[in-house]
Amino acid sequence: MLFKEEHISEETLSAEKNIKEGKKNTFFADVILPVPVEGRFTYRIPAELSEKVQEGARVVVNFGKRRVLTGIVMRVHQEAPQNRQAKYILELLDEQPLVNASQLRFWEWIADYYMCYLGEVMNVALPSGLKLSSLSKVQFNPSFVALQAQYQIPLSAKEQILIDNLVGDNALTFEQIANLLNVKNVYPIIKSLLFKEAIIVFEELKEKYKPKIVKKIRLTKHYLIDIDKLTELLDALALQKRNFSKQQDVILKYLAEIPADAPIATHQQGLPKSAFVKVGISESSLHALIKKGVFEEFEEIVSRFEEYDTLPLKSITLTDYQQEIVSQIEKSFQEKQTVLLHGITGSGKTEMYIDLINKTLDRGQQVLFLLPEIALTTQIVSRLKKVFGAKLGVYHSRFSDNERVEIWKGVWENRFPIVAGVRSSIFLPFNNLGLIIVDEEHDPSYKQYDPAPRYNARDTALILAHIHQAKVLLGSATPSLESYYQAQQGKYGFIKADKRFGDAQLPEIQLVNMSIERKQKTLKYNFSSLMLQAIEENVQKKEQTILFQNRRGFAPHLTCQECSWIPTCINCAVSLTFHLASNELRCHYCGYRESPPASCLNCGSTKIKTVGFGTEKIEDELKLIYPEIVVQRMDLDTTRSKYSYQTIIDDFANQSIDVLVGTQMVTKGLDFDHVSLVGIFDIDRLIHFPDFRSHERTFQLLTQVSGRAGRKDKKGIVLIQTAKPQHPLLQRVISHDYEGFYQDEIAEREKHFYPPFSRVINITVKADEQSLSIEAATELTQKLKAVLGEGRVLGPVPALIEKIRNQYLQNVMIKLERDKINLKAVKQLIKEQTIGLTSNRRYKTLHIVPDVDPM
DNA sequence: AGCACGCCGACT
DNA sequence: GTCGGCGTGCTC
Repeated sequence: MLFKEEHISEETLSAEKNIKEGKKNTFFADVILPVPVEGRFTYRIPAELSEKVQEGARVVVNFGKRRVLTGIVMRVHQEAPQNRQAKYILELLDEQPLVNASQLRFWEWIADYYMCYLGEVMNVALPSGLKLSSLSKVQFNPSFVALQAQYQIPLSAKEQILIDNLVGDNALTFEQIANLLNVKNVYPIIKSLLFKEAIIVFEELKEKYKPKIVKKIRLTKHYLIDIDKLTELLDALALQKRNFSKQQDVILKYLAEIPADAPIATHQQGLPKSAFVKVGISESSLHALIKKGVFEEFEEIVSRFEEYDTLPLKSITLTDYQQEIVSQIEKSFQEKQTVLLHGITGSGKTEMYIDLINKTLDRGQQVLFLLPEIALTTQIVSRLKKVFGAKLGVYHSRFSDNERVEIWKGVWENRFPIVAGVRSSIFLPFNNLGLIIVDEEHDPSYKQYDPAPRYNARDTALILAHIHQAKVLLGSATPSLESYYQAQQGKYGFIKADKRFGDAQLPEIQLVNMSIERKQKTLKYNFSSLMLQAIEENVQKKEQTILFQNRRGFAPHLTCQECSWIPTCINCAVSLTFHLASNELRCHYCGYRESPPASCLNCGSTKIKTVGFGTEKIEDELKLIYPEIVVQRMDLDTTRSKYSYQTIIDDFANQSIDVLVGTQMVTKGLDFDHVSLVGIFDIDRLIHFPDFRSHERTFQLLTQVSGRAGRKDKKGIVLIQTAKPQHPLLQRVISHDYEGFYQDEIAEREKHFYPPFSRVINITVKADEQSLSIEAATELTQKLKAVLGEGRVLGPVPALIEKIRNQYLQNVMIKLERDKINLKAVKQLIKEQTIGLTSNRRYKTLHIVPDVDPM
């Protein structure tokens, strides 16, 4: 059992009543299981558990013949399922619910809105440490020896090998057996041996979560009541020569940590064994004293997050301006559930958030602070830590399962009234949320793309807040078109903070005309002369530079100069990216790798060159041009290990790096005091990306990166290399004109009936063969047009990457009016049509994946 | 999604 | 003849 909170549901009460009245009732539980199957599954509650099973508790059940799964009880009732026998619940894992009633409502809403199964929601919502893993294991059947002697049952060679390996209580998992026998499918062998009664199959359940345990030692009672005895012992040890000096060391170390005159309570807390081992004392000398009855060993469950608890807390002071903004937000909250804060970079949004968080906590309510994935490892969290200390729980994908379970527990017990987390932290067991902050609300990482549920944490936060009657603050320097539109329509409150903290100036953004530089041949590799000059001057001034190129690797393609052949991925319809450091070609979609070819595989020519450039090439070229400059790259490839990201950031912050070259990673949540130049490459590709949001993305990205330049008194400079400096979007960027950009873009969206004017549902048809995917998608489109109306259905079109992991993808887009449309009914129609399609024999095997509000 | 069952080809 | 391929159907 994980949690102690008292919770008695009505069902439990009525069960107790029934028992008192001597009624015999059979109870059933509707259980959510982590499987992509429609509906809930009804299990019978064994009599001995009938009082204990509560809604929201985890149970272990059999599902199908083999499988053992962890499920969540949704409802307890007495309605026996009609046309089938309910299986029994095997085990109850929580005496108190793990998931509360508002969470279950929330899960149902998500499954409904995003067109997925409840089990899929359960899968993302629960940290996997809370799910049991079931392992089928195989054991030798001892009575087989007698059977074998009597009937001489024949065994195949493989069966014999397996039996030989099982003797002597050696249970094996199915996977181990597969490896041992070198077969893919172990079931036939298992089945045959089961039939011959040679083996027994059993399920081993494992609770994955393990509390962190520290082994400690403390004085035994004998010494505790009279600590002077310890000094006596020390003297006695001193008299005896031989090896007792080691034991003296132990006692001395103990007294150094906990002086003899320390309070008894301190002595009782003891010392971790590791404290002794650290100073070179061996375990054996410790054990000698344990044997003597001086110390005793004990274990203590500790938090994995203890380290922060001891830091002194800081408080913050708002400037008058920030104070003013905060009161505007509060005033707006009186009328609106949701408020959009358009705060330019450097306006001190974090301080304002902190103030609002404090006020919510003072009211005894919880706060959820959502951040995009990468921003979470950065300064903003350490600032929050300094203010909120042990009250702050951080929920991040780099955390281990065990750590996530501890956050979950902490939220449940309200030890963490404030949580800063990534999108999946909306699933933590809050019971009294007062405020949700969605920072950088425009960030696409709030949307989960794969697997289902394809939810958007920003949008679902509004639902979560509604359930808790809480407020939502959306914050961004570059709000999404959707949110800004809602604010304009008066659906959201709207506050603008356009003064930078300490009156710091906005950076000066300049466009570098690459067409001209190319004509005049003033380019050096991918660097314009202006860019190089700026970098050089900046380094001389001992200032730092960030270079942004939104593409990792060295070059996005290789190509043969003779025949234009391009190496492509064997599983996906993309070219392979060349990585110099590892000297290999890699697919960024499926992870496939191969060595770069020495010669063209098409014509045999050895004239192979790279096309395009990524962060690795920028880094490489810059080092060639200026060998004395310290350049560091920050992208997915250099930040794979747990701490590498932090290391790079620390190195940059303490100025041991001059130039940081990176992808999106350098644009988010980073604040450095000495960056006065930002250089941006290859932006034209982004502007012309075939997606209706490409302009919005580009504007947001450029504004975000630019915000990294200049602090306080220093005005920063941003250089953007482009072949089209006259592009209206870039003009809006250089004049820091979000309003203007919004007006341009919203007009486009209205003209083409894109969100926020319409609602989009994208349907991807996946098949193993191209022709099949096209055929099925075409048929689906026709069916949908018939029920939804011609104009609302577009496509099918091949996905941007037509083949990924050997699956061919076709997209059908559905555009719906915002009002006067029954969304539920539309989704029902879509479901019916997809079911109708897959009932056709030809299309049985293909996958049809709906994505509501795609990004 | 798993996993079982069942019906086909290519091997000891 | 059997092993093991994957198409089909079901899971309370």
